[in-house]
Amino acid sequence: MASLLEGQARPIRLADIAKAAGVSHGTASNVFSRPEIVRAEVRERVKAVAERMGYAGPDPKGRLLRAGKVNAIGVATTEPLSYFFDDPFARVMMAGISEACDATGAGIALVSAANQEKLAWNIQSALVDGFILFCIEGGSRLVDLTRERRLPFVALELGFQDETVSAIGVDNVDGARLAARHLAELRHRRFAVLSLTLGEERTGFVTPEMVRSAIYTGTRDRLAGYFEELSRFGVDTTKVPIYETENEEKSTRAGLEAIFAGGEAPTAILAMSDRMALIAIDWLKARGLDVPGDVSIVGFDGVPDGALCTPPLTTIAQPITEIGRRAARMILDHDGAVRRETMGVELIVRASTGPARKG
Amino acid sequence: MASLLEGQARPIRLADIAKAAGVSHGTASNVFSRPEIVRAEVRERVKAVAERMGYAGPDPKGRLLRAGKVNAIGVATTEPLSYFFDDPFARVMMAGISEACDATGAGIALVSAANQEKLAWNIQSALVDGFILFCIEGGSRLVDLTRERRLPFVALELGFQDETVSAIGVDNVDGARLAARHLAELRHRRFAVLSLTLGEERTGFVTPEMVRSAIYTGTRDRLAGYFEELSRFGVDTTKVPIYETENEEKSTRAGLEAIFAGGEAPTAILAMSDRMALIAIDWLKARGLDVPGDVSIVGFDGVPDGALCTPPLTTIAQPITEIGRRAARMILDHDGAVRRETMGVELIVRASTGPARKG
DNA sequence: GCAGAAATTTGAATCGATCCAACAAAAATG
DNA sequence: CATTTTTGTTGGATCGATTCAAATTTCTGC
Repeated sequence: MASLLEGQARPIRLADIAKAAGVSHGTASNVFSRPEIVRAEVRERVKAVAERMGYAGPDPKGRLLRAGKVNAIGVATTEPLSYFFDDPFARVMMAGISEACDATGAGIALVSAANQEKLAWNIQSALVDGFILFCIEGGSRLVDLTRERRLPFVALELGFQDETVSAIGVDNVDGARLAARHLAELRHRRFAVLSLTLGEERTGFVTPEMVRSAIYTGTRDRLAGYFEELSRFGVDTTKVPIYETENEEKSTRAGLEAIFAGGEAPTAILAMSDRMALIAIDWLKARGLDVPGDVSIVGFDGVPDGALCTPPLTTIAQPITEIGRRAARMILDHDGAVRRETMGVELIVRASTGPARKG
Repeated sequence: MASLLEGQARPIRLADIAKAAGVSHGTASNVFSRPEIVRAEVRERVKAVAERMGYAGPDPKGRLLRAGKVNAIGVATTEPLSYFFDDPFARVMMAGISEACDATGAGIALVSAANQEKLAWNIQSALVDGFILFCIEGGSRLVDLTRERRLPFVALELGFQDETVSAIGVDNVDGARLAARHLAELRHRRFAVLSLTLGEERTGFVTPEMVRSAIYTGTRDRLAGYFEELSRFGVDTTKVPIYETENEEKSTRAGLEAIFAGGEAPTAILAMSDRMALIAIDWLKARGLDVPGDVSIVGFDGVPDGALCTPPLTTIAQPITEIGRRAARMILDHDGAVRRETMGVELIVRASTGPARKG
């Protein structure tokens, strides 16, 4: 069966079937896409011919051009593809996106690339109806590249102010305040901040000057929230060290070294991501310091891993899954409008924070 | 700028640019895809026109039809999309696939669907150059559906014998033997098996009769491996209960209830997946039984979670990442041949197994 | 048996690009 | 200056389908 003409160079097209069955393209097409409108007899004949010739069914490549819609949404990042499966934050976000896509039967195309050139090409040539952008580092380049495609897109974790771009983010100022207040109420007075990047690709201590000129307003807002609240509790925020990392192992550990090398060690750490917080817990434990006995830590994000580590992490939880769902829906039912949503966050108190030691 | 004609209904096509710039569509095309062969002056003029009219660049939909290649590989499963981000096994596999795709700049399209109809449609209309199939339950339907597309595809974890289908699997018999030998050498004599599905969607105890008629030879091979080795150690395998689960929480717990409801409780459990093994550890601990003091457990798969739980899981590790890499490469450098690869597995001894208690 | 309505079928147009043989213009050669 | 070579440009053909107005066939009711 189905093998009479197999092995030939050119794959069989719908037109071949039409000719072989003695019907027009139009009818042949209808047999596959709207079988109910073609007479049963003809339908069966065409189907039989298709079967006999080994026709694979209408090629989506052709159909796509006509239909215009791919029925898939692209998720892009500047990280390697494995980021989507490794990073806890990304995974929860993808779960939310998946949910929305499953509900409508849409597919997901993962877009990324090692280098800038390839990224540009991959974004230009991605077969999708719209993009969801994971704006980590290099987020603005990603946004620029995507804008060129003139397809709907949503930026996640948007770190810069550009009101012309649809985005879903969280209330960074409020989240930071909650974290700072929690620690201040536990009577902590000596703080350190593990910060996300402010703009350029650099790591190290940050001066107030640099904070003012920060490109990523997300980072700046969290800093502002922390300090505003600490001030309310009478903490001299000019003495709080801020160390900017790349949100990964190496620079975070370097930051901790630097922070604890100074004279007065902090009793509380404000980390702008759970990732850094988790690394910090590990680093402190390895150094013989007790968490939260010696040092309390509050993270930011609310990834599942935070609940499983020892001690479980106190953190500012973002509604990650919900953000993913909304982002996907924004693309799926896109109406041309630019939308900017800010989601609320929540303090989740676990065991990585405790009262400041007397002294 | 770039907004002169914005807001119009029809998006700008390459032909519009060509006309506006006073060149042929062939030249206009070259400006974008092979800029080096067009005279600088013309090139700049066309680019300027494109910019002015807000042209988004050559539409991949059109390009695709001509080029024929999508440069993306589809990964399909019958589970919901979130499976790719939730399941530890799938995640490690995806990391391997990602690696291979990153290396060649290919994209990944995730294909799945809640119901059968939609699955069929999604596979038929996926814009990919080939498929990698996660053959969990319902794997054969997935294979049949995919075969219709007449695109290259590889089945992973292939559970049934079909020599016409490319597949990558592991040496199930050998893995099962290793697991059984390890426990037998620890002087265990009373066993129970938590089995993956044999074919139909059912759960419950399995009779030797059912094993013989199993559709999934993967499951059957593991069973064969377990029993062959246990027999060598003088264990009466007819007395070893086999409980078939759906590899998830509910049926696994039901299986454990059933197994431990019997007269003589086993001192060792052979689980055909780490997932079941992990659930078993949890169930046993909740029941006040010590692992490995009262009951030893060996899993199968070698997912990272197994190393992190308490106690860390002894297991048969598959080279999951490598399988993913190879599968992706099989599609990426497809040459028309059917390939079937069997990878070796490895016993990883951790703390979930210990010597059998005297008595 | 026939007009008019309903159901099918047809085939040209379209979707948005790339490819390539043929042609034109410019540059190099004799 | 005529001829070859090089370099650029053109426009028709093609990729593989769907759509839709018009043409044709089949069905109804009388």
